[in-house]
Amino acid sequence: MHGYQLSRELGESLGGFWRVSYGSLYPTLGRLERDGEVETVVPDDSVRAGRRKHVYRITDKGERAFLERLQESPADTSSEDTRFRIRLAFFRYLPPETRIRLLERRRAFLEDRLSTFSDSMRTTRARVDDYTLALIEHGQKATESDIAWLDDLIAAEHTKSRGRVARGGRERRRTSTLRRKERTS
Amino acid sequence: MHGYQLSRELGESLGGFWRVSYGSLYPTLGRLERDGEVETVVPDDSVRAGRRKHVYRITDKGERAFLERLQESPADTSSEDTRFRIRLAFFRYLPPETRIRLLERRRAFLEDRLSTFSDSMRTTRARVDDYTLALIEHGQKATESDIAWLDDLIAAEHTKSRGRVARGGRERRRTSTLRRKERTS
DNA sequence: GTTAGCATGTAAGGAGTTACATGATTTT
DNA sequence: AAAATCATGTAACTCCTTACATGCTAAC
Repeated sequence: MHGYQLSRELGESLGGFWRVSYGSLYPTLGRLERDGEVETVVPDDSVRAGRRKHVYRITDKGERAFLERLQESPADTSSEDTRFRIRLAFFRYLPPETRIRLLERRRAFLEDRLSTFSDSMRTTRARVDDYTLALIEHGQKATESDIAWLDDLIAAEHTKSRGRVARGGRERRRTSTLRRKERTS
Repeated sequence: MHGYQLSRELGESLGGFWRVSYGSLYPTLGRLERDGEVETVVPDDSVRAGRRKHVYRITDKGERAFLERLQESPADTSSEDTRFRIRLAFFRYLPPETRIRLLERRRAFLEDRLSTFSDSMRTTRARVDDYTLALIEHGQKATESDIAWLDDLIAAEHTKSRGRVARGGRERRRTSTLRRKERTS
């Protein structure tokens, strides 16, 4: 695929959640090629003069790097929501166990956010105005809805695995167990 | 207030939605003082040597700039969600008409996002995998919930205004009217 | 008197955007 | 042949974060 095409298809498959800018895309493609993570499929020999489409293909090294990057969890908490969406859009390339691990990591993150809300309500209850209160309450509801959605995804993933594993002994965990409070501090 | 205190209280009143880093806060406070938007209340004459608390107060100029900035709508679409939350946390400083204008602008933005989802579903329906589908569907639901919440806030704002205005003629708009499809392209 | 938390700052640098500039191809 | 759109690239710049460095103040 070439850069322009990549930009459009990426935008589509993320349902408008994210769009890469060309000033970011092309330098990145250049870097990836320098690092041997992508390679040029059709070199410029087809047409000599001027600019031409650069069609890239991912290499084995690039594929390994891609799978690692999909699992990275950077400290940056502010971009976590978008990051998770991007991750999910590429979930089909991950093995089921890894998917479940990432879904549960996300779930723990949201539980943590929930308890942050509770803390806010407890410690600042009186001196918070109506707007901030509405903000926090709606944030709580939205986060709870996100968690319920994640639970669905996790359950679906378990169903798929179970179908494949038939009846392996270590499949005891139920959804209700996941709902427990054991947050990863 | 001084920087450190500002950082803590800001974090609280936003319910953990946003936190300013010191490497961003102190240079900004310095700039604001240079520009005459804040002024030092207690100059360093109370204690001579070393570092001391810098207590700032907002100036009239700063207050005007603040109110303008609260209404700014930059092109940057990715940070809009966080920006709106920050805006809302300071809503009490805005006049009711301005609040309603901002709430409706936000509503139009979310309606636009909704129709982006619909477009995604229509144009890419077949070649989208389960995860992307789940992503888009959940995004739709979450956005609809956000819009319903905004409608509540808008209605509450109208109720407040109505109470103050008593019975001025031009108060015909109902919530159902707001729900119509007329998006600001 | 020393640890923990309060308080302020700066230097380096990452990540990405905007605006600009160029040229190729397709459509009207 | 003009206009639109496809396609690539770069330079400047903005915004922010991390890591570091310093010193004050209260608590144990």
